Amino acid sequence: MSVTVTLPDGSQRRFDAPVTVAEVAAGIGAGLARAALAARVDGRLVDTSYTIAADASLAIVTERSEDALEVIRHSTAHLLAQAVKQLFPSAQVTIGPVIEDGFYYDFAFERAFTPEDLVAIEKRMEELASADIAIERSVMPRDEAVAFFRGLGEHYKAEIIASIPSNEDISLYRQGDFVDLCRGPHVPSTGRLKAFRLTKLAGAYWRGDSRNEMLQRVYGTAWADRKALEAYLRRIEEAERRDHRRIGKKLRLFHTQEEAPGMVFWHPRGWAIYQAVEQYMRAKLGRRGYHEIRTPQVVDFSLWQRSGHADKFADNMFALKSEERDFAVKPMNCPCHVQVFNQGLKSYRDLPLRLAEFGSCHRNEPSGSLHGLMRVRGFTQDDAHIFCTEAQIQSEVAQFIDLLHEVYADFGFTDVIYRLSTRPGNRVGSDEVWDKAEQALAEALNAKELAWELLPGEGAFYGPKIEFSLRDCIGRVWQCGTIQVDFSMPGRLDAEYVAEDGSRQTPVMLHRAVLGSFERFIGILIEHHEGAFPAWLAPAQAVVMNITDAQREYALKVEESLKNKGFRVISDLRNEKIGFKIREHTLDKLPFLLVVGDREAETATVAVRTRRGEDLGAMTLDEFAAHLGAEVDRRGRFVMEG
RNA sequence: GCUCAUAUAGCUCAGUCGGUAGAGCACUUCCUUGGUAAGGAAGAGGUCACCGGUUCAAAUCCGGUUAUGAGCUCCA
Repeated sequence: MSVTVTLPDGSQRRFDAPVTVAEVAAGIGAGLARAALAARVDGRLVDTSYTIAADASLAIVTERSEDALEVIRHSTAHLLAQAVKQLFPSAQVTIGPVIEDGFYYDFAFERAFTPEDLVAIEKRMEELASADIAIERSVMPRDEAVAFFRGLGEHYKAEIIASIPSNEDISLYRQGDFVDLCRGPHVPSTGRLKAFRLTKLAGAYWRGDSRNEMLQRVYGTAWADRKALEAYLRRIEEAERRDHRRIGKKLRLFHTQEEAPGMVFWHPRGWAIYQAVEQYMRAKLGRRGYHEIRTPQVVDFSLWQRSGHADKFADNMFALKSEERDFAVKPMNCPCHVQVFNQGLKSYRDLPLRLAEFGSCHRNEPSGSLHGLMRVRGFTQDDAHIFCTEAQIQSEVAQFIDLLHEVYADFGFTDVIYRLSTRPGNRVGSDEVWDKAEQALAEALNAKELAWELLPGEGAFYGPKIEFSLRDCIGRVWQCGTIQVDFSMPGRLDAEYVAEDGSRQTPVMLHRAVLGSFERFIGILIEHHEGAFPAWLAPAQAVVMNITDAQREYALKVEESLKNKGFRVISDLRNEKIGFKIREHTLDKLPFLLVVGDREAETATVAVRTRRGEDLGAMTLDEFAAHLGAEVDRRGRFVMEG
């Protein structure tokens, strides 16, 4: 029986009998045979030992292929497992998948691994890689495989295999003394693994369930070559340099302390940024037909019971007892917004009604999940609820997406990721209503010709939602905005309006946020800009520095004059050398440094320097104000004009 | 909440074998009035996170608590 293999360039090769990928590669060239890590046969990723038995398309995977990293990382995970089994024979293997930038492997072991263990494991991995051990695939019936791993004392592995349908064969990979269950494919031998590093240790629950025992997880990264590994390690360092907690401390933006875990103490400079963001959002919302409101922080527990939140989230709410009455600090704004809607009988003419609140919320998040500004217990949402009819959903969603784009672009984010989550198994509302809502969301996205991802079953029990994530300048993705359709809460909390025909109807409620929470969004901004905020957001936009006491009065005049024009300006009149002051304010990342000496005082100018060290020369106050005004542009004018 | 680690001056961090605490920067005072990334001198500053234990003696060893960090779980 002959086999025809079609290569990516369209050329074909005929073989008289079934051939392995490795044999085909060797037939093409010795170099390719050496470089082959794996292959795609008819689109399926396979080992180089795979036998092609029928006509097929073939693409050899080498280090340069897109598929290479997947295979390399997977094989490196196995190398890790082999090293651990050699060093700690009583450790049991479980799973070792590939993740973004690397892999991990979970082991069941009687104690936690230590950093010293990690070093030893990595060293053993290097040795195993240098030994260039062949990696061989074999197949076994499922039940035989279960018995085989039980016999090895690998009970977790046996459990995993036992959950695979019994009629399926199991593929095993052997490298020297180590055998693991695996779908594959793998590199042909351990010598092909040249650039890896173990990165961290952590606990992780067996099967991801917090009721199960905790396993020891070892994380690692692996790349095609040393250069790529080093580039990755530099990227990690870059992210660490941008850490908002570090920068927040260095630039004196905010702090947290033990007495208020997960809550933020905003300092003047951080609060100035916060205010700039809030005032910008306030102006935006005002122009988009929203009405800003403010609702109470502490609300009787019964409201949370009626809204349904108490059932699910009681443990995560801050409860207060006062004069025998039970209250909760509000964990979300929506039930309160319904109370505002419910005051006075509403007409269909009032819809859509858009109620916005920079709503301060408190949730008692699990202690282990707190993280700087990114995950806090006290936070403020740029929240709003749109009360509308079913027919209005699509246009409201479309308008919201426009708003969100404008806002993200103004903050410097142009790469937005869209995800539509649809009905989960457990839900309220008829299928007919869900059909309409999901369709409305999808059509709103399609009308804007946006590429979006569908997450079936990921919607909330009360309605479908779109989630908006943005990508920062080093490629990290942050979920920020959301718009959610809610068929449940308006009815539960007795919201209604009078329709055209005089009947009472329940409105649909859209929950939406652009930034998500101010705290988190500012955390993202800090990391995105590495603390060097654009002028419209910078805590202080310019600093006036005198050279000697002789220009003290003039410097103060400059400060006052620019402040009167609406800019955030400070002055530094300390008895320090100008070089020292420039250094300090440059490190503080102030956008503009204004030096005033005798020359400037005499000519009524300022000498302008940027935080990047550019010398813009002497300018009159009006010239500088125009320059700064251009930097601040319309985004900042929202802030200044309200 | 779970696993592991960490907690020393305002900040960043040293502190060996258990013997009574140190640097740089910042701060205060004085000198210096200097033109684009650190002028000089002196001084002050610590219940070594908190509670308990072991010991003649604890920053150091042990237990607990709290917070923080890395993951896991969760996230209306």
